[in-house]
Amino acid sequence: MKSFYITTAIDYVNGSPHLGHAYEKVLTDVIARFRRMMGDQVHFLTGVDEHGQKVQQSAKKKGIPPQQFADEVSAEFRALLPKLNISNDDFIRTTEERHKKVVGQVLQQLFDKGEIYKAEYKGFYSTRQEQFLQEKDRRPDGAWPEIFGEVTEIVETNYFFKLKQYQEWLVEFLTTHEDFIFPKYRQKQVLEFLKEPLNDLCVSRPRERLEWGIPLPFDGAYVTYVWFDALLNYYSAVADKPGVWPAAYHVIGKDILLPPHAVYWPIMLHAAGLALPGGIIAHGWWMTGGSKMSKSTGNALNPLDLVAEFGTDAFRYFLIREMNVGQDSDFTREQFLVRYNSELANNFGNLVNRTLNMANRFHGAVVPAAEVAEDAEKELHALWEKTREEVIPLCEGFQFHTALEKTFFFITATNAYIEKRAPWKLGKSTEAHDQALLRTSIATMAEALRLGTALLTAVMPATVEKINAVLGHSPGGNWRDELVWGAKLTGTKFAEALVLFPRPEKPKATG
RNA sequence: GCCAGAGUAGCUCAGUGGUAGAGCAAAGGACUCAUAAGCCUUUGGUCCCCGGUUCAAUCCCGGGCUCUGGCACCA
Repeated sequence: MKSFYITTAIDYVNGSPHLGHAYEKVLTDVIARFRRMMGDQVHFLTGVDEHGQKVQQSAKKKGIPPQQFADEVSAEFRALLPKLNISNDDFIRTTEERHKKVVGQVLQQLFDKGEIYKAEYKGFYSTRQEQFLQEKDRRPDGAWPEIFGEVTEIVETNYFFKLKQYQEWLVEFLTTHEDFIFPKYRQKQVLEFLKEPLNDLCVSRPRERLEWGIPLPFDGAYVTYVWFDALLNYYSAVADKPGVWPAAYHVIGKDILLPPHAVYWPIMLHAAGLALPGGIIAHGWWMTGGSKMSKSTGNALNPLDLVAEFGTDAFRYFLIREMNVGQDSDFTREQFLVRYNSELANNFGNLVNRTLNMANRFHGAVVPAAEVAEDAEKELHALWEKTREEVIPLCEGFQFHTALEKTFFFITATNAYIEKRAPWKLGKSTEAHDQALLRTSIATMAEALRLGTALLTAVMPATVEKINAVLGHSPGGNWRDELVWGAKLTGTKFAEALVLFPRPEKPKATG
């Protein structure tokens, strides 16, 4: 069985989760569920980043220890997962012993190999903001903005990782691994970036400036800073699990692709003698009215509010259907309602309900066997074969939005098939051929519904489970077998009715 | 400034060197199993602009305009 290890980025616990966090979890979960269905041995990791200056500062502001602050915010992120029906196998916090231990080991190993050295760093430092400033922080006239207060040039001794010497190696690696970064054009962006010389990476902060971090094993006066802490979670979480590393994919937001995931991370792994991941998936952002959704703008659309109002699966469906992985998309309540009403409620939910109803009304709720295959049936069979052959490669290539579109095209065609056969008319006829057609049409619509539903499993797992329950169907362990048009439902007994996606109340005129 | 992506129907987006496509929205129709759902039909487009290559360009090439994103120690 093929091992498939997939991760999300770890979320920084300096703010509450918003739509962007939710999306990344859902996207990764859909990939994880899809790979499980394809038979892979999946290990799915997510977690939180709890160290760093901002956590330390926020904790101080609230007058509580940083660990307590991290505990509180982490709990929020963790609580999000079951609400989104995320099937992660593990959840890592960078303050856990298992993580700190591995970070220490890797740092020590690189230090022993001479990959990390001590040097002086000279720069402009803002005491008020407790940070070094960059040239780009200057105002056009060369002065430092007011918020930095007094700025002085100071010299600080720190530890540096020899990033620069691996630049050529990384270019070579990316050139020979064209599919390392998805979408592809991002890989070009990285290679473009690598045309400029790299600097070595500062990996430490003196303890008097930053207490809240993992101490350097070879110098207790320092803690390691950001990337050697955060990025290594992917490895530290599975370091003691043989056969899991390397990761198949890291799913991240496009904002942390360059340079951390596309430059620091491959070089860190290479220098430490660890295998590189199969790839990096950089997804886009949810926008609202043309601006990025963030803490400040995103509060109007709390993902959990939509989950509470419309259900987890409708929310997951929208995120996956609307977003082309890698690109940005707009999120508005109006768009959500359009997809919810027209696709989930009218097209799909209604098909479930009417199928159950017709089986009940015209055949005692028991699914008959199909008896004839005329053009109407043959066309639907052919469309199914086509749909299945298209959807699987699309999912393998992370084109889930198109996969859902194709799936819904098949569901629409099933609705059209029903109209063509009109069982409610056949039911009034006593002719033998009409009766055979009636039984065939019920069997056909039931089988089509079962198959279309099976294609939605990764995106709407709970809904699929509910539908299978009312169809009296227990899917076998092999998903590919479930996708074969056959007679799996013949003889099963349907439940009476099921309204999956109730239409929302009309908004009140006063708003 | 440099690099990358994008510009196609009212909206969101597919797409191919040879008569422009889907979904939603809009209009009409026949039906009634169903969540006033579904189905059928129709309306709707200088394919950003200007040149070039070609028998033929929305697609290829050049130039321009507009929008978006990236440009390192910031999590």
